[in-house]
Amino acid sequence: MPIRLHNTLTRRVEPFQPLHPDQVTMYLCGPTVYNYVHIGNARGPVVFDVLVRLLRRHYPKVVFARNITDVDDKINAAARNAGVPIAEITDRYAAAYREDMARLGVTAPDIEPHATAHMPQIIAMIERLIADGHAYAAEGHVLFDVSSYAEYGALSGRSTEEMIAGARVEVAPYKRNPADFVLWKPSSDDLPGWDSPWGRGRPGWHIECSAMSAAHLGETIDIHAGGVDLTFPHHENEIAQSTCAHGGAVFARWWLHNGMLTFGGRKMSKSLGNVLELHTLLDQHPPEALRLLLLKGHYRQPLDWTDEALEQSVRTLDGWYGVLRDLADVQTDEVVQPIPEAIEQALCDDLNTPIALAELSALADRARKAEGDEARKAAKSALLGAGAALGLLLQPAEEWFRQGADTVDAEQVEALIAARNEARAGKDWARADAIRDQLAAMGVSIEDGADGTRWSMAR
RNA sequence: GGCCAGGUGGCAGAGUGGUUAUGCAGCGGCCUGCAAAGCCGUGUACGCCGGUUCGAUUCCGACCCUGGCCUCCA
Repeated sequence: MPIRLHNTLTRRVEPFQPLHPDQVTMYLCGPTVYNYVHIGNARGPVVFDVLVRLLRRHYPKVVFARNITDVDDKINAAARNAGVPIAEITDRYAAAYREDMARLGVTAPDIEPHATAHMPQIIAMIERLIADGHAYAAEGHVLFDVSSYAEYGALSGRSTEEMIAGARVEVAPYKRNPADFVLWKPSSDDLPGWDSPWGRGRPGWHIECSAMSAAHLGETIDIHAGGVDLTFPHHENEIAQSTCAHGGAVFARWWLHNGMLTFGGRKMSKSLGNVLELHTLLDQHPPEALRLLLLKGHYRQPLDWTDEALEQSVRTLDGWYGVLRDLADVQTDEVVQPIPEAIEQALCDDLNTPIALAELSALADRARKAEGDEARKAAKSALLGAGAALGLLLQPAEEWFRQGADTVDAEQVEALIAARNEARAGKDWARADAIRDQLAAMGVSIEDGADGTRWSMAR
């Protein structure tokens, strides 16, 4: 089944073909590690994690890189404010990022390049740009000369003229053209810096992705992904730099952009102050519900984050895990379940996760109603396979229902349930209900079934 | 102002020129000591105004509204 993906370069959904038939190279813009990330920052990593899982099923080799930006003025400011060395800030938040992503079920990238580990490549790329007349040094800075690249603006769909006309950028006196952007800038002694032909300094933001992408994935990669807010100027600048530094070779063949997560109707962003930190949400809610919510909308559409939507996601998972709990006695064969056709088809269609989730619901329905060993086994396998494609339903059902159960004494709960069932046997309904209330006060909810009473943590 | 998305039932959110997803919530019933879960049933929604069409939520045009980018940003 061919994979079709929307390419920002053409603004259309196109059949995906990697440059080399057996290998896919993909780069995702990662975080600048100066603080905890918010849930909006997790949308790209989650949806593109689903894409990477899909690609791995279709191609023998997928090389997926997600960088860490560990040189940046915000990092410098954070270190100064905290009175600690820069590396302490970057190490701390890079580690927090990895942990947060893991908790969201995002598989680790094959390569996680750090900007500070690629200074020779960055400097070499800048030198080449200067040598070929695409960049110029001025007052300790090196700037990319936008006028040297005719295609500038092609990705974001804007002309150089209109960018200059509408430029709100502060036009530095050393710029030849207002749209020119910084490749290298000087560092004072108190700032991190590297020796270069232009003096001690540090790279501009855009050049690192170009250099790291080329270093690890080659001059031409298949997919470059990121948030739609990076389209301009970040990705536009990356294209200009990379193309010019590589003699005109295509930089990225597919550009994928995820829509913004909004909160209160506005883009969630630190500058607006309407952020929900990911690590806080992960502590307060089931991580899987966060992941599900991020996949409920199509990745290119905006998605509004609300408490209600989160609550709905929890309930949806309650339903699915409820089915799996009822099928706990069924052993499935494979460790990795095959992916049901309908799910694969939905994901191949430009990563249509809402359709995939609708199919998953249908599979859950079928699994709930399946009768007979073979049918139950097949249905469970299909449901788990569907979940795996989306990075969902990967924990034991009991675990899902017992989240937060470390606050209660399981033995005590069992004892109370036994006492209640004794009361029920004696038709002492008052006592039975009193015990149920007691359990409820502990945060435990119970269900009487044909096979006895089972409990879970109340929502 | 320029460029780009989008406005779908109570909420979330797909999709389609005609048979109208899915989830959550709600309502009625069954089951249950009562609950819960489950089961059965239940909702003709597509911003506004024109146009094209036998027929438009889906195509075209105008309008209104919302959001994103144009500066750091996933």
